[in-house]
Amino acid sequence: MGRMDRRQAGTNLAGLRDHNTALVLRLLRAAAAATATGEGDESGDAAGSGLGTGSSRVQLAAETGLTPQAISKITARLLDEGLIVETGRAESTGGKPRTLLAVRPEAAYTVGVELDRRHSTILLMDLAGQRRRRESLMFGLASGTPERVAAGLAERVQDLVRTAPGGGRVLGVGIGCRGPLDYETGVLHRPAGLPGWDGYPLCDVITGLLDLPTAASPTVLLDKDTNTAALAAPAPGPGNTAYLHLADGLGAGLQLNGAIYRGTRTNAGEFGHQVIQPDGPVCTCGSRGCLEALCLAALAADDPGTAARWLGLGAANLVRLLDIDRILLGGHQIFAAPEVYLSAVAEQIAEHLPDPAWQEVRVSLTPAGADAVAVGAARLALDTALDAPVS
Amino acid sequence: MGRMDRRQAGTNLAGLRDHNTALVLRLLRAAAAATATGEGDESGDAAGSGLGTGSSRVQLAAETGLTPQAISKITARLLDEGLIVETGRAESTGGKPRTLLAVRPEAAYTVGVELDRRHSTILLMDLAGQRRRRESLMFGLASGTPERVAAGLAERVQDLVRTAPGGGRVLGVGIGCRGPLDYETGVLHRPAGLPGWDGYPLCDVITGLLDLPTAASPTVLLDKDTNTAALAAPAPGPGNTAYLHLADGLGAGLQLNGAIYRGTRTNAGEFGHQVIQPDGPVCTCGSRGCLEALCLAALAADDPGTAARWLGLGAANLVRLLDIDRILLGGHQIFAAPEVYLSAVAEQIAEHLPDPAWQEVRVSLTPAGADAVAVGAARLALDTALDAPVS
DNA sequence: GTGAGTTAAGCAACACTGTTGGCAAAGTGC
DNA sequence: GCACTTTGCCAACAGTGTTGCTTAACTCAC
Repeated sequence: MGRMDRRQAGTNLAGLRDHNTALVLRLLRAAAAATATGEGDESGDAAGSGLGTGSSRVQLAAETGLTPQAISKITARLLDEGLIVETGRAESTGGKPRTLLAVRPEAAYTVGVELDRRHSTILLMDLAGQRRRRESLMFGLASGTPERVAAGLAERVQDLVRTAPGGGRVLGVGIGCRGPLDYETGVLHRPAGLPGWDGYPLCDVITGLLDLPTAASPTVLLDKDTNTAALAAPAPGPGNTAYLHLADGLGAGLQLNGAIYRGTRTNAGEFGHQVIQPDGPVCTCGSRGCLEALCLAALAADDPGTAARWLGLGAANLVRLLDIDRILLGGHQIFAAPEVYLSAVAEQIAEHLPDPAWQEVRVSLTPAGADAVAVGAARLALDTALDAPVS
Repeated sequence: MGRMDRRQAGTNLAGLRDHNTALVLRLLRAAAAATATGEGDESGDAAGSGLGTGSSRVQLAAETGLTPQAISKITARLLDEGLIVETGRAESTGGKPRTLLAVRPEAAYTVGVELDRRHSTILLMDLAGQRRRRESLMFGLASGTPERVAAGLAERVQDLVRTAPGGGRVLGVGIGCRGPLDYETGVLHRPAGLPGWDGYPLCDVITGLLDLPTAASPTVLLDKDTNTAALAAPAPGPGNTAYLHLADGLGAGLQLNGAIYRGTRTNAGEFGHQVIQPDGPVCTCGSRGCLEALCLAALAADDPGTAARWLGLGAANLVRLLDIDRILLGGHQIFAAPEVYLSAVAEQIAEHLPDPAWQEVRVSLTPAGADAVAVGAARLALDTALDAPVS
């Protein structure tokens, strides 16, 4: 979509081209991600004569609704820029065999960052969406002044970028962090309740500190950790996903109609602060009986079963309100006892929906595991940078 | 946006033109709606020499980002088709005065229907979004077999269309109805728990029964009553709105990022069935302590104050989860004691948000009053029909 | 009054998009 | 070996918004 639907904007020929180009690239990236995770799409029958895997031009034409000739022009541009390559041929279907196209993973990279209190994660992702390198950083939001933390982070990003194989461009950096913060401006408010960060323009600062060899200024994006984590699992088609994160707190990332839903002030997803027992225990936020308070109280009493049931009840409320069809679980409390949470959430949903068979909900752990926030942050940067053309 | 972002579709020149044309028309329609409600936009200084109100070409160019010349071409097409007219001139700003353009209200109409149990409402809306005619129908979902109800409804639509002044085209019909139902296919499931309607393809049937004089087949749309009601109040700019409806039940219509959010199975908005007191009274849905059950119990005990506080608590949960900035209230229980609900909702939100000053939420009654469902249904049809070109 | 300056809107030529029609390449199948 | 199918590109084309220039219409200073 790109600039196509930003506000109420008219479009011209350049926008039209960018839209279609981004669309083709997105399809090829999705295919690469699918084959990497071993899912394999309809073109999986290509394992015959050709060596590579990928999508053919005709297939792209069918998927986009564009004419084969338009696809040829678009892919010719992408081949010229080096973003995609011809990887082989598919088996013939009665005529000339299809030439397979695939993304060239080394053509572009993004960096994903999970910026937590005292411990952060940073990783490099290639154009195909694969992790290339990963590091743990022993500092975070609470390790020093914003200036020092930002400088340290920029340095590590710089170092990581230098290791990128193939000399590909670095398109951007995504940073997942606790809220509240402002996604539009890249300004933090009081992440994790730390007042020292209030108003700190992290994105602008990082952009200024980065000195990348690759021409155009990279996209630096800041988003809530739960939002980036929701992006870590590529959506298998249309639908609506909620990522529920239970760690020191309880939050959610909502992927509605294919896009992260952030609300008016990037503050959507405060799933843990829905009051669910008006006379319940006092929460850190001041209210009584927040879902988060109930879960944490149960965990403090070493009773993950009860915490899981509360989480499940909250999930059921969420499904009824938003008609979600896919729930992902993450956060270290979840990973400590995955089965407990998975079954409790599924049970509660089945119990509270009037027609669970009709309104099916898949519940699973986030496939990205403990790195979900950083992986999703890298993917956010990748998606954002590629919706606009790569110049 | 139109077909621009429908699924993963590529676009061509025709799509580009339609996109921009629809955009211009939308801006002119919004201006008409704003002046009609007495708000008046920036071009309100046009009351001087010229007689009419509207937007100028240069203003449209600025708002769309298109060049003035492109706007001239687009408006020339719209003038040709009769959808817009030149209404006068604005005061000069130092040079040639701007020519004002406005939608021609009689150029097109839609019909909006609220289909309830035993009583329905039907109205005619013009291109400017104004109600032209309104009727109460003394039948509804529970009045007979689906076939008879559909036939009766089609007949009334037909009658109403004949009264449309100016010979404008009828672009479509919108029907607001209780869920569950399927917006995509226009099929009802069990509205208001009536099993006889399960699987009835209301949209297709109405489309077949209608014999409109105006060429192309009209759009017939079916949506949840709470969704159409949420559309009844035109959004004043970007933001996220929740319409809360308290009548025989409690539901919500969510307008997120400018569009109705329906969820995977058109079942989003079951706001009343969030469990908020796990040991509370049994709800009609089978769960205990649903918000709806709590509200209805309070109302049964003739205690609207308590019902309002429950509603407010639910609203606060909603704001925290979705970062809503505008809440509209409607439904006959609300209209019975508006002040009670308005103040209680505002209070509860202020009490449960950590920073109510930063996260401002406007709470008001739906301006469309008791006709909100039908008005929004007509607007849904209008918006849908005009996103695609009017041929 | 009168001429200079400013703003709005249209005409014509233009660059560029995806589309269409035709054709060469590269397979299958009888 | 030949007919057929399918892929993919070249060239011409229709039609979009853009650009450069001209005309219309009004304000303002003198």
